[in-house]
Amino acid sequence: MMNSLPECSVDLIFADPPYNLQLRGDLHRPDNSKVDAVDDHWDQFNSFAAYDSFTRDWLKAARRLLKPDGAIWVIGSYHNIFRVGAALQDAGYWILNDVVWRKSNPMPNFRGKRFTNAHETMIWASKAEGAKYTFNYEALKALNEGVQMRSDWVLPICNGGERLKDDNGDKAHPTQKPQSLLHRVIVGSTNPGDVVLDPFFGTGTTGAVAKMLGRDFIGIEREDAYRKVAEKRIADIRPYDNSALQVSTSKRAEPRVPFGQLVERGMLRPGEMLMNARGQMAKVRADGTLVGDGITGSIHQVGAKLEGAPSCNGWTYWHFKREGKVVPIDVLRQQIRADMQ
Amino acid sequence: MMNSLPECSVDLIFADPPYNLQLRGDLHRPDNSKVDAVDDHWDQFNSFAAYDSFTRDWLKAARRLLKPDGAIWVIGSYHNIFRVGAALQDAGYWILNDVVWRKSNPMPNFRGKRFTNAHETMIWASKAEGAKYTFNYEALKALNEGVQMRSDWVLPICNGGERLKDDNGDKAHPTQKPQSLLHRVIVGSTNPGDVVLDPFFGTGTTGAVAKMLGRDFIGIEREDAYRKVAEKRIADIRPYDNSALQVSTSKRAEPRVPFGQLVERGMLRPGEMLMNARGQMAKVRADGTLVGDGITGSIHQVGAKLEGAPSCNGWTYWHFKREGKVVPIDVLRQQIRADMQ
DNA sequence: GCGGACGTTGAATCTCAAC
DNA sequence: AGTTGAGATTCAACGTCCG
Repeated sequence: MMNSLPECSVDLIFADPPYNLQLRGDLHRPDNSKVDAVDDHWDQFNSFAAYDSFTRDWLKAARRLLKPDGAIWVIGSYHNIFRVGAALQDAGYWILNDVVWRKSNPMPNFRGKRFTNAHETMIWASKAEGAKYTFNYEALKALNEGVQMRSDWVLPICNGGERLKDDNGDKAHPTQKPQSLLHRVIVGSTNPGDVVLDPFFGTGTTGAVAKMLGRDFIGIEREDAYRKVAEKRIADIRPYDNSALQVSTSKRAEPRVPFGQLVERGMLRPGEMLMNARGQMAKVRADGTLVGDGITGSIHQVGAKLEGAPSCNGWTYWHFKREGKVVPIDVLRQQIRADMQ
Repeated sequence: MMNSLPECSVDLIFADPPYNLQLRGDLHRPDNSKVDAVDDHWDQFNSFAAYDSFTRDWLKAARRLLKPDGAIWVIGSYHNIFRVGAALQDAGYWILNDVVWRKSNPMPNFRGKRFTNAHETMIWASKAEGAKYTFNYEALKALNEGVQMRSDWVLPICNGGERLKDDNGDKAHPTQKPQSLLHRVIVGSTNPGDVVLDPFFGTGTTGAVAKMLGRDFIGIEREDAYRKVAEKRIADIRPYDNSALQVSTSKRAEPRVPFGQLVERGMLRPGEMLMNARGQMAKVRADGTLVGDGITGSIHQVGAKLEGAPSCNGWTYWHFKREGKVVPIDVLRQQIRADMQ
């Protein structure tokens, strides 16, 4: 299926492949109830070599489908994630982060023989070293109460009303992922209108969240039963309003304003003096360069020289006087940007 | 060196191999200061293939040294851990858990281009599928406020007084690990008298903690400078009293607070004496239990026994001495809570 | 002696458009 | 494909200094 799609056509791939759990026999809880394990035929592989071969095949197909600036997320556990990670690197992907999903309510280890398996690992990778990729830094920072999002995410597992059930009331899929996880992945690494591919679609969590968030999606799923559940589920989803999909953006995304425009527009007069926090002065020239202390150049260059620093943001470094108050020149840039809208 | 040691002779291997970081160029903080990167020659490999070859060699040598019931821990980051994990599985080791060290104070991502790299991954594996291994379940549970220890551990990075400095006041090793991490590994997967091998000894954190905890150790380190620091460091270590090394082996009531973390973090030494308001004393043990007046148990249990009361808040009941002052242990809990936010 | 201000630092694969 | 230059970008823990 993947090989029948056009190359360089998707912005994001989210993949939740079989984990190759290699479970032996049944597991019972201390109260003697039996644990409903993942023993489906699609999780059976004869050897690590067979699993590796499967992994390398789909990763190769996935990479062909990715746009040059696209990215992939893969989720797994210790059973498979090391093989997946090595295969990703070998296929030419460039790992950007590994992210730990720390489950707030994991299943305990009933026998007391190991640690509670309380997390799963996701790998986030771009198509190649040096490739561009989408990262909505400010939006994720906003999701995290104003501090930079970390590589460990604390989220509950999927249960309650979100957990899809079949006609018998049993869970429709053994490893349904929480929507909160996909929400963070999709908000963080796509923009509205982007195309998201999930090659192990299952009951369609990726598609459901993509649709809610105004992203297009492609889902591939081999099992009829899962596909039917996914189709019904996604048909019931109503996308959020367009206005709700706008997220915080970084300053980098804002239009560039040359300092010279401030002079051209008469916001600063040639000959006017700017000052830094230490009270050092520089004179504005008609072409938008500064002169101060025998140094000539852009607002950034003169600031960097004065500080002996490798670089300097002149917009926040330099100040001017208006009605007795000292104001950073960045407020003038804000005015121009407001005018431009 | 490893191949010169007798086979099947060590109980535990802790390995902190080079991560193969592949850094390009310098990185500056927003305040223009330069990040002191890990650019040491020992972390340079020409390719993934070279790193894999190195990894498979030492993992093979390590497996020969392990007793049949021994275990290995390896720590790494996304740069190398997937290759290490796959090589472990290919070499015949059997992964028991992957454990995430969630750093309470990681270095941020200064350019806002990725997630804060806030964790490292450890892999815990036995020598082969079905092999026995040591797991002090109750001791770890006691260290974790009476609930089963999870696969994610929140611990601070190594800094402050614990961080070893050279004669210039610079850090003696760029990647020194915190003792709290080794404390948990060694208490959890060895018994007193066991032999611990660290084939990438560095400045000897593994040896220091092993010695404190009454385990024997072997350290291998190529760099003279690190070895010298390690030798001096370990010579200054005083092992805890034998009685403090006894850990819980039977079920007991659950304490409501993680007193054991005070020991792991070195805020209280195993063997240190606590006192109540009447001047009665109790000794702290390595797993966070107390022993005093013939009574053993949690801080709450021992307090309750001494008072003949049905219950007791050990946090306010017990006190310790610092610089001549008697302070309730609750102040240490406050510090940890502040760290964990 | 205490508290607040300020400076330093930690395993980091850390920019990007225009020329 | 390489170079240039604008200009965007950090969190928690410690240690020191000063009032």
